[in-house]
Amino acid sequence: MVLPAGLEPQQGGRDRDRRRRLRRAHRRRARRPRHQGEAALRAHRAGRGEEGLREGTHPGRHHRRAGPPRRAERVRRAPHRDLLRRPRQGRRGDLRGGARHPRRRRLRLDHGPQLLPAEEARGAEVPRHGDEDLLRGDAVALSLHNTLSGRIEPFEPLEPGKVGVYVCGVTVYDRCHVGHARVFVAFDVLHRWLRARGYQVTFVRNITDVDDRMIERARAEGVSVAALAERNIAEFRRDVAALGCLAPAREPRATEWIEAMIELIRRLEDKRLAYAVGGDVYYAVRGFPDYGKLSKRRLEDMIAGARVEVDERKRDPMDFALWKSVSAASEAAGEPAWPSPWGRGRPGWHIECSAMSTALLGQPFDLHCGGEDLIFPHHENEIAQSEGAAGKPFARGFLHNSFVRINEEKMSKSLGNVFAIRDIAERLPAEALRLFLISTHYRSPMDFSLEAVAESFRALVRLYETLARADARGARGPQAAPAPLPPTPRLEPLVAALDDDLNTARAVAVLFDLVRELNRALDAGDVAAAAALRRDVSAAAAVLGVGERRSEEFLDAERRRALAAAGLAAGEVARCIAERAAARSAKDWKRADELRRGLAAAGIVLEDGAAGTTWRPASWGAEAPARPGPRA
RNA sequence: GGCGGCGUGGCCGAGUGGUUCAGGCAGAGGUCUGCAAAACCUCUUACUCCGGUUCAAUUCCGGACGCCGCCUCCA
Repeated sequence: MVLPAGLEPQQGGRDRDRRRRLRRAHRRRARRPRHQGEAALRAHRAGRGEEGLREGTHPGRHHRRAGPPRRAERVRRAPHRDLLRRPRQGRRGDLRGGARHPRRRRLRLDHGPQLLPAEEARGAEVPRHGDEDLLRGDAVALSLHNTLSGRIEPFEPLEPGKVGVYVCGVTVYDRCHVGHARVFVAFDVLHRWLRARGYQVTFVRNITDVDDRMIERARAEGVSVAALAERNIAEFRRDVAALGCLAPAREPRATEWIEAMIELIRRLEDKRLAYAVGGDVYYAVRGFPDYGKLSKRRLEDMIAGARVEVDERKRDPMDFALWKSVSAASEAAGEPAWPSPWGRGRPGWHIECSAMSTALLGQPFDLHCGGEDLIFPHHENEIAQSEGAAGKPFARGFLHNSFVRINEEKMSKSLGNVFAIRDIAERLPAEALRLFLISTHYRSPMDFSLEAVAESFRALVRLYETLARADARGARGPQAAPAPLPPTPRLEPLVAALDDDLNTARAVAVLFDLVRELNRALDAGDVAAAAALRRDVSAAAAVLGVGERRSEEFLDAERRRALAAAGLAAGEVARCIAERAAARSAKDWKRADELRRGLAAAGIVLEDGAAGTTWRPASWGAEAPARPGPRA
């Protein structure tokens, strides 16, 4: 990375040296006797009266005391936290290193062949995030982890200022569960961030409305495949909307693109990459030398360890179906079928995404996204199909999110440990689920529990209460995030976090840093500062897709939920508050406290503010809702 | 067997070759308040283990142990 002259992070040379010397001195004093023998260690502990300390504790712990000043002392010396601090990672030179975590594995930006960040390469036509001051010294552009390379790479769209994104959506044979929610939310953050970054985004998320499972389920329920699809699509739409996901530009359904799929299969036949056996058509993986490049497997390894049933009619065990024949009898029994050059049948699963993504976004397009279980075989096969047919790359980058687990086990329908989004949303706002999902990086596995979502809910309440406070003081800000995001120094850490492979966990931390800052300004009565902070909080929250509802509306809804749970009417609470107000003005504290205690017993907490008394549920979401239990 | 990932404080979860510091939740003390609540301030200093590299390792390298995912429909 090349920095404009004069923009290198400045460090006073002499100052730095002094600090280094001090640090070394601290370090020496705090030196841990790492290689001391057991006897020496015991003697050391005995000398400090620490003989009875925990077994198996690393000796180093006990020597920390001699180390750098404890936090209390340090803070006294430097009481002001610096919100504008530049994340360490963004500093020049610090991009090196860190290969232990794959998330940190990145292209070295600070030397070697010059890799211009995409925006710099594009020049000024694309809105920058801010002036030189805002982003100086940082990795200027968005970087994303690409499964193809296995690395974090600077993102550069094929066409300046425009991005095409395709997300493998859902098969609508059942309601969506929390695992699906993670996909929706993870790539909705991508969608929002690309927009905030000033890109014109074409976001496509498909719906698979025909496949084996749908046929099975429809038969089991005694409904048509189409009816099953309609019902679950409606549910799906409710769920994604509740999760605060932006609407995609296109939402293609497999059944509406059969022609394109047939056309693609014909082209594969022409290239001898597909062969028909009876009414079925298979893809010949041996004909595609790059097969395995995404999942990084060799054909030989796969076959050696394969648990696949060998179909006699396949030329190679790894060949997969492009088109499946449907018999007249099955069709009569309700199995969907379309005419094709190979007879009546339906498309295989992988072909639909190849056909729809390239039809809507072109080939190649920018980003292809989905859950990590789609790496193989789904996305591998899509590559084989699209690249085999067109002889050019399929997609530039592949993004995959990690799983949601329950008790450290994958949440999946085959394991029967699935929580439907709707089950959660009936007990807590779906927005709390969203905050929960983005509080972990999208490529780390996360453990799901209702308690954890309830915890996120309390954090969400903190956000909304702060916004409500600000609004009440006339520091109201815009609800939606403007795109591109305005250049505000305070948002710089947020930009850095999201630019770093969508590090939402860090971004959430920045959001709550700002929340605290805003509360501080409100406490101090600094309306001007509060108004500015309110805007930043809104912008940060909106980029993450939380805090976008009107704060009072959100809090009212939760109050109503609490009242319903307690079996109280709003009028009763209001009457109590009025009676207590009278008692208070008469300085009848005994009566006032009595009334407060009465409401507290019902789970209602009163808050006496400057503008009168308000109430809130005693513990926003503190009681974890009853477990809905795994769905069968 | 092949490929990939993970192990951080009471819990969740970022991050890092030395620096003042993630953040949330929970708990404790304080400020404020008639009493509270909320908010703010402070505290509860952690990186699985064993080696190596280094002046310095939770961070880099090697190994061990434990856990998870994909290779079969799966987000």
